[in-house]
Amino acid sequence: MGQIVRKPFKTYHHGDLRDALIQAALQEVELGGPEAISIKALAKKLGVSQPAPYRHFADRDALLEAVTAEAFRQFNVIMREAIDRPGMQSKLSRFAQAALAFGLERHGIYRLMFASRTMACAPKGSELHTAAMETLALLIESFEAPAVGLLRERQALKIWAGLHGIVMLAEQGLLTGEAAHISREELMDEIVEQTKLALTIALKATGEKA
Amino acid sequence: MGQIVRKPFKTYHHGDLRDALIQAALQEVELGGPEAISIKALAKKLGVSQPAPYRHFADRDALLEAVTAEAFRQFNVIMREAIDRPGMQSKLSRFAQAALAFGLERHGIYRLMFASRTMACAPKGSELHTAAMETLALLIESFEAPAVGLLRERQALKIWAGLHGIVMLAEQGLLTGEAAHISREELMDEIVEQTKLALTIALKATGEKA
DNA sequence: ACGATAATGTAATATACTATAACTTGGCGA
DNA sequence: TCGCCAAGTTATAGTATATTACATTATCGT
Repeated sequence: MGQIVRKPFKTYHHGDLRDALIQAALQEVELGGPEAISIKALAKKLGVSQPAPYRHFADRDALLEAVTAEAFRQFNVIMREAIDRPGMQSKLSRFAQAALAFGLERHGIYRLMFASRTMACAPKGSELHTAAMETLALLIESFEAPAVGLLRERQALKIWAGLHGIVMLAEQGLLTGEAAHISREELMDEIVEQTKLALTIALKATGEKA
Repeated sequence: MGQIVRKPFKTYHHGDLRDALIQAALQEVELGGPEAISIKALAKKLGVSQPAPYRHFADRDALLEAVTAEAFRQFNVIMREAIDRPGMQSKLSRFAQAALAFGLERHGIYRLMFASRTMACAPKGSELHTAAMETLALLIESFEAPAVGLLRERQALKIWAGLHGIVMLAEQGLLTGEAAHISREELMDEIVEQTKLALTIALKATGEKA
């Protein structure tokens, strides 16, 4: 792979160890999930001493937080492409399917983003929390419905929740059994459709009142 | 607390170290999540030497698996009570609300059950996987609708997915922002209701065909 | 009762990871 | 060019997992 970005002549300073650590960590997470990240192993992989990473991150958790933020940024780029790409289906459906695919294919990273302690600890204004809220904003944007604010947002959360549930349950083998025949993509689409319907009904209800 | 169950006179053998480990581990998980489990710390807490637990569990993962299975059994008992308890709402709604409450209040244990690597590694016939499938069976049972097999199961999965998503997103602070006003319980109920509706519609469609 | 044996504990130790402390290197500005 | 400072280094402490070899108790057949 030669992922190690160092000058051919061994220099004392790495050059951009901070970013190299994040990229290498992302690779590890992709394979083994959040718990696969080891400062020691990363240092070795990048050809620096074990304590070197501590120049850039206070501790393992700080590294994880930075890695998670980077993962969210990459995820957001992919979702943005899915929304903007022209296609038969609705933006919302494209968003949902793209996110589902990401969650299943790159599940190690997905778990870091949505099922690790890291996010739960991220304070509200942090780089990480901001990146995550940006994802939600994209989802809401993909809702091509009258902008009724809170009502639309509520539906978006339902879809996000369902999406997350499918990814996690699928990966845990809990979508098997007698339900094995049901494809995850179909299930996701059903959730999207039924939520759209719920929005329509809710809009009609408020419309009648007005 | 005196959780340590040992005879007053120090005996060489603990008595039931295996079960004591599981119970003590559950306590730890409740507070700090799956990563809080430490073989060494548990051994110390129970007054045995560090290697003693290895007589009962091959490694840390094996302990985690046993703890998770026990957690599922406890969870299933609670869900069973929720279903059987008489009440105004439907069985399905009671199930959903009880599960939501469990996920939010005892989130450490919930994460062990639904957001850790442990479940993903559990083979299909294992004690753990079986206990988890039992939960799904309870959910499906709580669906008081014509037993149309796969169709009903499909709706159950949607609800489970939504439930899981709400719990995780809430705990990660991703249900905040402008959506902060939306209560998690309301959101859960909306998912239950819209899914019931989806089932009704699907049943009508197949009915018309027949 | 009793002695073999399995079950279950202990002590000692190897290995791996996190993290800190004290020192070294090399680029850059005054 | 000289000294400062960011970013490395080596050395080391502390903690956790896990294995090995040994010790103790419980159990069960005779």
